[in-house]
Formats: sequence, C-alpha cells, structure tokens
Amino acid sequence: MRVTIYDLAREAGVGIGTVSRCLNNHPNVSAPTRARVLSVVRRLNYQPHAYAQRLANRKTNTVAAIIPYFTSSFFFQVLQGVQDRAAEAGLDLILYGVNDPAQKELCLRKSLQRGKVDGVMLFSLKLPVAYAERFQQMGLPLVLVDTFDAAFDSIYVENREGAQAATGHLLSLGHRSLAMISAHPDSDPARDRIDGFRDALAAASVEISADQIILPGSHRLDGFSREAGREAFQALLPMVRRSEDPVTAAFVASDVQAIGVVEAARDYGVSIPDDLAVVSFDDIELAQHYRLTTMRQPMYEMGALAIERLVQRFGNPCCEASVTSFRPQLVIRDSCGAARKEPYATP
Amino acid sequence: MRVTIYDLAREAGVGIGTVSRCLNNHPNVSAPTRARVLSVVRRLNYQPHAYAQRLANRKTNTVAAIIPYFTSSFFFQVLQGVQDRAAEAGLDLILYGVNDPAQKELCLRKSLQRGKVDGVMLFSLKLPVAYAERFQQMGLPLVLVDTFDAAFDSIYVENREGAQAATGHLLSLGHRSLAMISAHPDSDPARDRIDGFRDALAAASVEISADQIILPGSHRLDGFSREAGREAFQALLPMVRRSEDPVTAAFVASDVQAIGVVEAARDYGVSIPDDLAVVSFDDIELAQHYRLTTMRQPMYEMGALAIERLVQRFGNPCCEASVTSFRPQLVIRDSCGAARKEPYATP
DNA sequence: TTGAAAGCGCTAACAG
DNA sequence: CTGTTAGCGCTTTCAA
Repeated sequence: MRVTIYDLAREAGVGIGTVSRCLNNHPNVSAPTRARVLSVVRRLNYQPHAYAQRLANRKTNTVAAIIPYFTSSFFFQVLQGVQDRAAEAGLDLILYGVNDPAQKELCLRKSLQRGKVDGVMLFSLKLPVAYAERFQQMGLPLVLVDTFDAAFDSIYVENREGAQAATGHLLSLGHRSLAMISAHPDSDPARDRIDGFRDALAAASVEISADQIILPGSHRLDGFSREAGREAFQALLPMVRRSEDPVTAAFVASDVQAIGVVEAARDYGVSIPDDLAVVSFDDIELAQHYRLTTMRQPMYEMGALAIERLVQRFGNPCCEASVTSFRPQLVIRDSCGAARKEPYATP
Repeated sequence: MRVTIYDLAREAGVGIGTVSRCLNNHPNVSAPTRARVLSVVRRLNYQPHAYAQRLANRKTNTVAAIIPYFTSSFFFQVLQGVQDRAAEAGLDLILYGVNDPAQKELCLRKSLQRGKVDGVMLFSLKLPVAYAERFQQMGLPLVLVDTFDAAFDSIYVENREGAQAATGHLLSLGHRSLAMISAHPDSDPARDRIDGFRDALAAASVEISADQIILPGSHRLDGFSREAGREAFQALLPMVRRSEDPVTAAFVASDVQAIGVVEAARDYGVSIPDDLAVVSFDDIELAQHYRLTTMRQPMYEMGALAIERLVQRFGNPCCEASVTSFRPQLVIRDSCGAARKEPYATP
C-alpha cells in the first residue's frame, strides 16, 4: 500500500537517486526522465514519509510554542499571530499549553528532545537556568516572548514604561491618591508594572503607603484573574471610602483583574470612574465591552514576530541575540473618567 | 556533541541492540549490564532522537487538530480541552488553523503525509469526499467534531434539537411572529439550526414567510461574525417595525452574531427583549456579558473527547465508527425576556 | 543474554 | 545526467 521511492524507481526504471532528485527539483535530471518519474509519482499517488525525510536531512520544519493559559483572550490572540505566520512559513506548530509549573519543565524537556523541533518559542514564562544551558548546548533556537534572557532572542512589551504611562494618565487627570492592584511579583511583567507605577509616582512626587499596592491573595494564574481583581477591590474599598485622603484612582495590572474590580465595584455601590478611576493593561477583547481605559499590547504582532525571529535564526544561527520591544499604547475609554460624555454604565 | 546509541554502546562496551533493550525496558538484559548501560546513559545525558525512533517503530505520538477560527472563544475553549487531554495522553499536538477554504485542503494534505501524525481531528469543517477516501486508504484515524461522515468517529452537538429548543423557548414566551438570523448554510451546523428552527415552528403550527430566515450577505466566516449579525439586523428591522404582524422574536444562529444584533438594535433604538426577544447559540464567554439567552455547547468537553476517541482508535483500529452527541442546554439570561427583573441595559 | 545486521524511507556524496 | 552507496539513529529479528 505505502509507496516509497523504491517503488517509484522500479516503476520508472531509474535509480532512487534520480527519483529523489526529481522530487526535490534538483537541476541534474533530464527533462524526459523527470517527466517520466513525475508521472509515476502521480500515478502511484506517492507521498514522502515525513520522518524519513527529517531523519535524512536533519530538519523538522516544526516549531514548538509553549504557552501559559493565563487569560484566554490574551494568549489566544498571540497564538493566532503565531499560527498564521507559521503557516505562511510552511512550519508545523506544536502547541504546548502550560497550566502549572511542573508542566513547564515537561514541555521544555519535550521541546529539547533531539530532532523534535527546529525551534521553540516560550511565552511569558521564566526560563530556568538549567534549561537555558541546555538550549545553548544543543544549539536549539529559542525565542522568548514577554520574558527575558540575554542569551536568546527576545520580544517583549515595555511593561515598565507602559505602567508609567498608565499611571501618568491618572495623574494627569488630577488624581493624587493612587493605588495599584497588582498581579503576583513572581511574574516578570507583574513586577515591571509595579516598578513603572512607582516610577510615575516618584516623578510626580506623589507618595503612597505600602498598603496601596495590593497583591493577590492566591497564586492561581499569578493573580491575573477576575477573582483576584474582586478580592483586591475588597482590600481597596476601605481606602476608597475613608474620609481622609481617600484613594480616587487605581492602576490595575491587567484587564481581567480590572473586570473583577468593575464587577465588585458595582456590587459595593462604588462608581467607576466617579469614585474610582481605573486604568488597566492588555486591551483584551473584553476590555472594549467593559469600556476599560487600558494599555494596549500588540498581541497578534508579538506572536507573528516570534515566528519571524525563529525563521531568521534558522537562516543565521550564530548571530547575536536580538531584542525587540513594543511600547504599549494608551487606549482611553470610560473607566478612567477622561472622556466623560455619558455616565459609565457597568455592563 | 549529539550522543547516539552507538556512543552509549561503545562507552558501555556492549552492542547497540543491548542499549536499545535497556532503554526500552526489554526483559532480556542482565541486571548488571542494564545498570552499567543506564549509568552511561545518564552520564552522557543521552536523549533519543525523536524522528529516528519514529521512523523505526512507525509511531509518531503526535496528533493534528484542524481548527477553523470561526469565533475566537468558541474554538479556544475547544482547543483547551484538546490540549489538556493530549498532554495527559502524552501526545504532541500539531495545530492547524484554517482561515479560508484553500487552507483547509492544505492542512488535510499535510496531516495525511505519511508518518507525520498518528491521528487527526477535524473541527466544524466539511470533509471533502476525496479526503475521506484518502484517510481510509491510509488507515489514518480521523475524528470529526461538529461535522459528520459515517465512515469516521464523530462527535457533535445536536444542533437541530438545540435550535428546536431555542425556538420552542421563544414560542413558550408567547411569540408567534418569529425570524431567524442564520449563518451560511454551507456550514453544517448552520443548516441544522435552520432545520431545527423550522421544526419547532411546524410543531407549533406557526407559519413564517421565507424572508424571515435571514442569510448572511458575505461568506466571511460563514456568517458567524458580529458584522453579519449587524447586517442581518438591518434586514430584520422593517419586519420588526411594521405595524401588521411585526416580528417580535429572533433565533440567532450564534452568540457572535447575536452580539452584532444587540449592538445594532441599540443603534436603531430597538429594545431587546421588549421589541425583539433574542435567543442564540454557543454560550461563548461574551454571552454572559451581553446577558444572552443561548444554547450552551460543552466546548471543552468536546475537545477533550476528541482526543479520547483518537486514543481509543489507536488501541483498536478496526472497530466501527462511533458517534457521540451532546445536547445543548438552554441558558436563560435577559435577551429573551423570560427573566425580566430589571430592564435589559445593553452593555 | 547478547552482538551483529537488516531494515525504516529518504538525502546527498560519489563515481561513472 | 544517472545509478550506487553510505549514512541519519533507532528497533527488531536472528544467530550465537
């Protein structure tokens, strides 16, 4: 049933070398021979065996993406960029979803298996040193997205600058008593956003007490969740309600958390943006529906670029690690109170 | 650098056969030999070469998922089910995203390539007969989700019954002049939902004119899009506004379309559910935010089950094609007007 | 129990 | 231009 180049060779009355040449468009085949072979190829409905090919030419044409499922829309959009560009480049994409730290190591290990993939993309996940070494040892190209290691190509969003801009926007609206609802500082982006928040306050000589940076109670999803947002809001509530120097604005580390905040605020009768102005981060699809003012990240582009970097590296394995950064853009909607045309109806 | 079983064999002073046996836990190796070999394996940090292994034992431990990006959340949730279960089963997952019909064939062809994957899952996409034959010829397991072909395992949602239930709900609320906003009948689920709509009307002896089933103008995404929903609403508007026998309720083929309808309705000052009651299909994440009454599909479960079926088939390649169906559940929210506690504020 | 050797299906270098 | 041959790295007989 399965037809191989041996069958083709026999049928066409040539050697397997010639068959291979025809299949790979090598120039050194006479036109008539090529025609004859190709007709046999078609007649026998020949299909090359993927792995035999890969074994022989040491190339897999496959890449792996290791993606945490933090917040659905965010990574889904990144994934679309990855997927589209991979298809364009003729690369197969192996998808590894990471739901807990143990899985991360497993995926890394699987990706490192010799001959499995030509390159790997790691998203928003810290690369353990042990694995960094192994990638270098094996010479396996690795692109880091939304995380960093000097030894590898990396693409990231300037979280710190973004957080500065977000906070700056709040300051520019006249707020002087700010809080931040953060994700867990285990996550690099979360930490950077805290730093940016602090930077902006410092630049404006605004001081806040330590408890005005609110961390998530649970580690789940590193705090990038709606529930974490709700809980944080409850911690924030007393500060909003106190008569002396009440908090009037909050920078929230992500849109998902902000959605939790908006919901909780409605439950507690706190008006957003009147009682509390909110700016968050990501611009996921839902952000539009909640009319969130937020820092937009180019999710699709980041995914697409990850593939491009990988392809570049295939062409030139030894060049220096590249660093690309995106600057998030402020998208003004209703939750910050800047564009107050109509009352902000929580959906 | 790259260490092979030949290196191991030399280092351990045995033949490659013995090394292979140790690695694969064959019984026929003496304990001391095995210990010696395994210690060498560890010392040299040996990693088997994925494709060499696959070539030799004719198994890839990889499956492919061919997924159209109809509506982001819907397939993302399905994909999560696929991904989780695949990881559990130790299978690598190759993801093929389909954005237009031409890509479908390409993905099918790629999946069919000999030796590439052990099985394929096809989601919501019609399987061309030519490919059905090739899958059978090659003996490559194929699981169909949300689509059907008697020759293959299939998992689907009872779209027709679901549409009946949705329409029945509208009828039970007293509506007698109904319309349907459909997706393109090229898509199997879309056609089934039209049939279900008709069934329910027939059962209740309600008659409608042909133009009360509104088809999308564009083929993009087979009409499963917000824009298609908006356009359809415009076509529907005159029927809602006419004085004689106005349309008071609509069954919409999907949540994304319903969101377009809700938005357009707001623009035109049509109140939902007062002027127009709406029931849709899918229960994607956004459906909650729009308070859509809808028919819930078990997306995650469908994805997970697809992998399970594939694994079953690996164990028993020749058994008859299985058919599993899910019955969608009515989720009552505000867009149908059944639970009218407070006015329905469009978000 | 173990080593040698024959594939798995293909590519590429090497003679002719 | 073409056929032959030697790998690619592993699994699996088949003798020993």
